[in-house]
Amino acid sequence: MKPITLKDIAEILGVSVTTVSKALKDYPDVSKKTKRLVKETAQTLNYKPNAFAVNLRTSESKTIGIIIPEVVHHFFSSVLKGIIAQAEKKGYLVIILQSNESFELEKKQIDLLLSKRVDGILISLANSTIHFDHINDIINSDTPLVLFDKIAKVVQCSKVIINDRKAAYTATTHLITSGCKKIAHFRGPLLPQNSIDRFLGYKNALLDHGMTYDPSLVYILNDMSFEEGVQFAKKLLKDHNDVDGIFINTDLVAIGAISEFNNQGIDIPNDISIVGFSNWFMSSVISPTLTTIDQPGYKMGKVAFKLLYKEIKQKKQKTPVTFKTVELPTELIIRDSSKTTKAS
Amino acid sequence: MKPITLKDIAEILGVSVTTVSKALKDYPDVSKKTKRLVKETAQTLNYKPNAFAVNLRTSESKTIGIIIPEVVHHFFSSVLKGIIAQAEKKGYLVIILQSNESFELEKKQIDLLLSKRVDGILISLANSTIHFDHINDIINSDTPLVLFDKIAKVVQCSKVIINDRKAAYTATTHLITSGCKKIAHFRGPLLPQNSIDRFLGYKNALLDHGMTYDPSLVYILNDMSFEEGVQFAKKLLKDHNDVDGIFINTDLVAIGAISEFNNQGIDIPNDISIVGFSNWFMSSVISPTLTTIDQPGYKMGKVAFKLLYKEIKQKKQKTPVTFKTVELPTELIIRDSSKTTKAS
DNA sequence: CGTTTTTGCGAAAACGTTTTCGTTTTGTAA
DNA sequence: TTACAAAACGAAAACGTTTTCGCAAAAACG
Repeated sequence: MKPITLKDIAEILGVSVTTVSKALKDYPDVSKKTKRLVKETAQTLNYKPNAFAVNLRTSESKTIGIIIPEVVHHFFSSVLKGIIAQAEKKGYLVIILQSNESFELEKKQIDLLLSKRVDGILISLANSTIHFDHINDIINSDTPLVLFDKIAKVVQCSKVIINDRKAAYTATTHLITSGCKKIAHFRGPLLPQNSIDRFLGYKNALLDHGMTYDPSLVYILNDMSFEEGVQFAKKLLKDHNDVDGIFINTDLVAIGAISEFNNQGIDIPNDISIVGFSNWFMSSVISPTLTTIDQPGYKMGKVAFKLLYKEIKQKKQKTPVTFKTVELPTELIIRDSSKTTKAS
Repeated sequence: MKPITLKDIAEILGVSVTTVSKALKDYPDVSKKTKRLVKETAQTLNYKPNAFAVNLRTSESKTIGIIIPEVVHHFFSSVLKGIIAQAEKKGYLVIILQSNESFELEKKQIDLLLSKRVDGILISLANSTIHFDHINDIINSDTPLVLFDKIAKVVQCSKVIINDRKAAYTATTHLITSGCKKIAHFRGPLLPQNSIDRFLGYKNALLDHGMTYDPSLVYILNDMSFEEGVQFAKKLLKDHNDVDGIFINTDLVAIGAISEFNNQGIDIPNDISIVGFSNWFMSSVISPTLTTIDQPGYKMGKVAFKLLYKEIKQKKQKTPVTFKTVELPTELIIRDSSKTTKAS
């Protein structure tokens, strides 16, 4: 009942373990006849190399780790899917961990992955991550690392991102050109770069189009939930009931806001236009359907793995590792929550 | 730059590797003084045991594998989250693979996991899985296995499920008691047990309440997508324009149907009541909100891991493994897509 | 002080593979 | 035949840990 080992095959065939190993890996110094013999018996005995031994000997596990803030999340699960798909093609398995947006957990997860000696690590940082010692631990341990989506510019490694500022600029400009005169912004927490960049895109779009930037129209949310969308929609109506457009940091919040506006009998997009961010599937099926920025999660996952794979290979060949930052294009998806043409 | 090993510590302290190893694991035959010394130097040198060597020696990897049909899916990602959370508590890492509902892929994934020698495997079967040789391979390889949600009754292992038949019965009964007279059913493919059980629950509810079961009211879908929801809603209206209730196999399809009914100006729930299945988050935010059956994904993940963990432990202690099937309770969530009281 | 028990430590095997390097065998040419 | 090159194979070390078992020194006992 014990699993077959090289030794078993060797004893059966009356050759050495060395020869069996070499035969299976097509070394040139094994005769065709023995190769055939070895391969045949390996086949019939259903020999599977002991991964533990191979790992130890080659000091690689053909496994990578990924840390994301949240698994139950359309964007992140799409990225995850992209990573898995690409990793599988190259014979890599993927260990998944989630940080729950917690800095402390993120640290622990990284420790875990490093102690498991994964061949590489992919991370989308938690919102609460402001120090990067634990990230640098990865780099110092000589483990290839790629950051995606929520990155830290200051960390020296490959990254794959979207241009949040540009996308937000496009979204806000869309509101402006479709006739909105007073545009609010629901933004994320102060820390992560994404929130900052999206906010800046919003602000620049206003200024570039000769509109005044009014800080009181910018609302800072915390957990970016559906409930917060509802709550801040209410608040906005109380503070500024003449707002006719909102650019919202993420679709989930936008959907909360839409829900509240619907309840209050406010006409979207005629009273208020709304643009979200991310293009969750949900956004295409609510009513009205949500204009948003498509964020290519699946592709981001694929690209992130490709970068990581390149680094893993470079490390193995002891060629110098080159860092690269890939910026993926986003797209404005115009739906029913915003007006398509200039209204007067 | 090489990672610290036991040998390094041993040489520094002038003791043997054996003693170092024992000291770190608190063996009783090491003096308190040496233990302290060893632990201190291990600490300062930031010693991390080489996982590959430990794996080989102990022949366990503290890693489990999970195969689900689809990662970007509210229910499955919830299960995944539950598994990860529970696994982490016990010091296990999780390798994630997805079958894309393909039998062939499922086979390959299992092969992969077995050759990586994971300590246990969790699977929710693909819809297209009808033979179970590959599943039995797992059992024969003596790897603990737990099936969840989409299971095969014929496979001898632990399982965690919901009572699909009962839940469907409850859902359909709700439609009946709220006054629906002609109730259709959008069901899933013929194969998976879930589809069958939900269909049977629907049928039994009808019969038990003195209604006639009309096979032409049962529609068999394939990929259970939003688009199919739209498409079959159209079809239903053509075939039976006097239907006043539908029990739909899954929320996503229900949302597609709702979208189509909304477009056609059909009043939900007054013209047609709809009950879905799964309680995706989305269902609580569309309009009208969807009455559905809550399927406890997160909890299912937790329970599934707990069962697996028990088996892993039993295997290690060479006590006989006991199989168990846990049935998780579901709940009818009444929202706006169905009438709450009997209408006349 | 001699004997037994306890305490502390280490040598060595084992896990299964990969790879280097040396050795044997075969084949070829003189 | 000898000499030499090429082809085929194997011994052994290495990866780093865990654990069994034996042995010495120290402590306890009479």
